[in-house]
Amino acid sequence: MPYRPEHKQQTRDRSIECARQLFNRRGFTEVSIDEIMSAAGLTRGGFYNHFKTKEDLYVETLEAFACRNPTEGWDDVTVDFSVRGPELARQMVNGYVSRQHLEDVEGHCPLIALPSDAARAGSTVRAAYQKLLAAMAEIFEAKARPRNGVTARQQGLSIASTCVGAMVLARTIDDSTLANEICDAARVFTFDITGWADEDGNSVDLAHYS
Amino acid sequence: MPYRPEHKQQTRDRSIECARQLFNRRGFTEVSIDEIMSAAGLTRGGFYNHFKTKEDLYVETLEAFACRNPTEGWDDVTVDFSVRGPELARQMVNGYVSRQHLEDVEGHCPLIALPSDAARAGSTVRAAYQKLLAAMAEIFEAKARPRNGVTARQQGLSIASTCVGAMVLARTIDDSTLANEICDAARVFTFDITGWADEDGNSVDLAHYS
DNA sequence: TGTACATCAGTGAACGCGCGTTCACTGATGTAC
DNA sequence: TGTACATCAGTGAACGCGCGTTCACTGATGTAC
Repeated sequence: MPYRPEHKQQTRDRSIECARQLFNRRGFTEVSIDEIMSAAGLTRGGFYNHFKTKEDLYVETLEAFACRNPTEGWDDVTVDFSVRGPELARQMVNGYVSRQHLEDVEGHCPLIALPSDAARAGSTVRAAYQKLLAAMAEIFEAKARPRNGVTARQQGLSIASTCVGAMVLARTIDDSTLANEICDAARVFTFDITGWADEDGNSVDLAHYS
Repeated sequence: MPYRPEHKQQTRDRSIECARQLFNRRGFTEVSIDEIMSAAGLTRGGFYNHFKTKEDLYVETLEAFACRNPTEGWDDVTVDFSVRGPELARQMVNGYVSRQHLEDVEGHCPLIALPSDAARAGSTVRAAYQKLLAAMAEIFEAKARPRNGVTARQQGLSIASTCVGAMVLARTIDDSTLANEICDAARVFTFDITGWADEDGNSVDLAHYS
């Protein structure tokens, strides 16, 4: 048994992480296997020791992301899953629709990083994408209160749509003033509807995001 | 002067329309110039009589779309721009976040069809993308009433985010039940907040979308 | 009305290039003795 | 402890392919006479 068993796993994990960052920045088709393996400190040929195809690697990057703390790296505030009440959902929105997340292109959530690529990829990719969305919507749903016939689930799904939509739009346009305005609007809008910001007696502190 | 002056223009318009549909369905990189020209009834070589590069053609498809009736083809209801009050905005949401729009992949609004491609394209593409978003948000803004410190503009931008986000998510996942649930939720959610559905005495008629 | 002609939209072979994938190999490693 | 060896992660040349783009050409068209 040459090499430690964990050696191959480490190489594999490193390739996945490099691929995720490169895909996020430049898109699935535009990044070559050469570039991914170089970034991981290897050469082209080794790729097929670890992955069946390029698309297989893409699925791995989605699944690797889904296993991380959902707001890790996007905000100074670390999401504390032990918090009860709407605080978790509030932190999620603040972290997700934040300037830090917007600027951290390599760290973007896959829901906003590659929606076109995912939509046209195979069913494995789309299944991983759906899993991630479901996890996000459930966090919101759990903290939403039904109102005027709009169920908690409908609110959870809609808030996920608002967050994803705001980030997709903000990342695409050049005008950073408008991009920030979109993010700010989405947070204020969401917090006003849900009342999440008021729960601890504070309103949304926009100073953090200006 | 061989050929009528409008002859070249017609060929050009036909190429743009074919390209738009193909890009929507399969993405910018994945569609070849060969395919576009074949779809338009021409051959490869003629492309450069009309467009400077492939990306130049993509800009044209965005601009061509922006000139159309924004909900044409997405709903049985044609948007009537002479309507006053929130009816225009309500029709926009109903048309945009509808099953017809979701299923009409080739007719998808570019904001949801190619967000990843647009984000990584040149500044001309992104400018056309922003123009389209601004037009959409302004329709919503004009019909929104400020509430609890959330300005009409913030509501306009957020509702655009919700509509775009819901469609981006719905089109990507395989599970059509969940996709429809996302669309339904986004409409109910938006109408509840804005009161647009109640303005004429009717609540949202979900029967049309089930 | 009929014909010769100039124009230029459209053709299709060819080019260069980079990609995903394959494969015979190399050499660093942990193990057996 | 030291050495020979089997393993397999990693190498890099090579392959086939399809793409965007170029270019010398062709032939359908409207016009001039």
